[in-house]
Amino acid sequence: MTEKQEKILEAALQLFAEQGYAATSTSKVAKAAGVSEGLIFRHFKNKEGLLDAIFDSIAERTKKIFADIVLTTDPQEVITKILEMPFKIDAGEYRIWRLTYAMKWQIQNYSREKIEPVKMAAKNAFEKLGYKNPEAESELILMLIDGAATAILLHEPENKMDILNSLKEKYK
Amino acid sequence: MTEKQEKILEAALQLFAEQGYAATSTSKVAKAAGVSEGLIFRHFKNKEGLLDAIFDSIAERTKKIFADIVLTTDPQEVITKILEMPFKIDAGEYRIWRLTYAMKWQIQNYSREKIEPVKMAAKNAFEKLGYKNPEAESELILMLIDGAATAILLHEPENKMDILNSLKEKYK
DNA sequence: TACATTTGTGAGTAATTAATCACTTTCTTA
DNA sequence: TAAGAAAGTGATTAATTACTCACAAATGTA
Repeated sequence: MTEKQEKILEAALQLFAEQGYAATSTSKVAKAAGVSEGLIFRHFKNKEGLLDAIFDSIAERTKKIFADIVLTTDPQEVITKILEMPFKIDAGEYRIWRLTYAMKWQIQNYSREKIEPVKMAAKNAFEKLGYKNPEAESELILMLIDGAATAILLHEPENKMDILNSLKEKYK
Repeated sequence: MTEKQEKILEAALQLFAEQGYAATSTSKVAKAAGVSEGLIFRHFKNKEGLLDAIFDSIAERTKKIFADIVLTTDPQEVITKILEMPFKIDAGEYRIWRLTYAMKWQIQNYSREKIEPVKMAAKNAFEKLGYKNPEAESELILMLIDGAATAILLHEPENKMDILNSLKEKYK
């Protein structure tokens, strides 16, 4: 990964996150990165390749977080870890998550399949804890963290920790 | 509202919702609607005017739903009505809501200010019901219905009513 | 009927788009 | 140090973009 490649990715992330993928031209990206437009295509083949490269950069970190949840044995701990996820997003990763959330509405099933193991872990945990409808509960908790992540990414509420506590309260 | 105006709006809604606003050209809209491209600009001034016209068409219905919640006196009923909202979205309105939710990530504070009265109603209700932190609780319930609406719009879960029941369970 | 307004068209516009390509510069490694 | 590979440029491309405008058809209204 050369220095200019990183600059392109950085500029693309910034612009895609703030103006949207379709509304951002490769020429804008090149200008913002301070490189020639041709270089984008040399390194990333086309505009979509640029988007893919951006998403690749968080795939691994996300996998690790998911793996930790899936490998947790204590059911109550599984629920807690799932609930805490959106509240632990690093501020430095806001842009890439905003982009991910925005792209959800364009690319079908983009993030859905990746979170499936987490859903199964939740279902399992709810079963062990004796919840009446573990399937519905697991679907619900995914909705919940999705809504929480959306709120955090769009308008960072000041009372994040109060909200997390109210949330945890509902699961014990 | 002429027949062709309606066809334009219908085609624009369809395309905007499915491919995104920025990725949809006015020429595509015109072709899909079976009219000349010039007519779009005659009626809606520009591309943004077309988007505004689409959103105007749900503004009134949304206002009514919000008004009903705000004017409800029984606090438990307020909570119930808020929770039920996303589950009562008419399937015929999916496209326009998908578009609204997608645009949230492009237009700042778009839907946020409109739902503010609902948040106040929720806060009030939680206060009356003796919740510890009504402010956080009202923020949380908004996250919740946002996450629920997102799930419903993106991948219509089959067990919607089970989920709603699990949800209601957490608020009594 | 006559005339004004609205509705509609289609050919045009300048600007921008994603992508290519011939070319030069820099880096790697034998 | 020679040469091949990789990185980088900038001019160029055909297609598409949002939008305009002169004009024609339809509609209203006296």
